[in-house]
Amino acid sequence: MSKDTLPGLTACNNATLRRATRKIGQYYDDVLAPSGLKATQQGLLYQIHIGNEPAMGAIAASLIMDLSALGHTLKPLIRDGYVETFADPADRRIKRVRLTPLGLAKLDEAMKLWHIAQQRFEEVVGKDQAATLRAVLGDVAELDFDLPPAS
Amino acid sequence: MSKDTLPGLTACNNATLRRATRKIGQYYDDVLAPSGLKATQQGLLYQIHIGNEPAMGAIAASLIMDLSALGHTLKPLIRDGYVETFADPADRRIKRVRLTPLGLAKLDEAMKLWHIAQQRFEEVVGKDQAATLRAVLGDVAELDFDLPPAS
DNA sequence: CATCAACGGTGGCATATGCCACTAATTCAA
DNA sequence: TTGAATTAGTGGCATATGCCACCGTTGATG
Repeated sequence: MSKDTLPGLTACNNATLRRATRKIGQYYDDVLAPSGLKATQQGLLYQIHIGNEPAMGAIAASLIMDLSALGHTLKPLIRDGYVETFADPADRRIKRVRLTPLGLAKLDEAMKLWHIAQQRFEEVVGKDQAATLRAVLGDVAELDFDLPPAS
Repeated sequence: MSKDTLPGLTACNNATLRRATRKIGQYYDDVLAPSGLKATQQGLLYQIHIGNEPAMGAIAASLIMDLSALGHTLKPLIRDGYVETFADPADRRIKRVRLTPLGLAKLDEAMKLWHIAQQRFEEVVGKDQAATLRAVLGDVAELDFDLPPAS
């Protein structure tokens, strides 16, 4: 096969996913920009909000995110006063997270913008298509890609 | 709606996409690890390879990636001797990129691992499902989400 | 109780990605 | 031809994300 006819990145599941994530991420970020939050931050605040003062590990697991990455991502939100943490009294290894009143207000503000982004996304992509996409991505995220058992 | 019954992040197209990207990215990264390349780097080397000494802007456009982000991402690959750049003689604003022989060899090595990752992915997800996913993501990445014309 | 393994997070380092201000090269218009 | 507008990249700064080494807390065990 000549170099000129090699397929683009469309064949790679991961590359296609990243490309789409950059595109959609920019779109959601743009719409959320007036709130001063990135889409990732809005999502994180939301995740904290719907949890019951969740532990860091629980948040990381929900988001399929590395625990230390979560710690890093949380720092600007703590610095800006949207989020606060406290040790679990029953197990001081565990650090729980909650929104501050300021954080809750900021989340409300961001959610209004999120609804706009989400609605326009559904219009452009199509409601069914979007639902299918979320369903497939949700499924894929739950799968187990572990290497074949070394046994 | 009580806080306890709020939907998870499954409703947000962007959050679902990011979650899946983290998961799949880790999987592809794991499989590619023996080559010393991240999946993003392998994808970038491949994109450079299939281009005809592409300009930075052309690569960035193909990958729907910010031009400066591409510049940053390229640095480790240049540092490690996989890639080199040169000014377009006809327009010295344009910087073109090509693989070094070392880079080509590394890409070959990585592609072998990529095939393994890709094949296992298709097995676990299902060939049709994977193809559908790529098709939908490809479509979505091409869409225009611009804000309604200010006119 | 003393010890040691397991758990939960932190900090440092590295890549991934984006925005903005700025520079150099080119193009275009007066 | 010369100065304005455009184009292509760079560098700095900030967030996003992951890995690894390390540390304090807990829990299990002799």
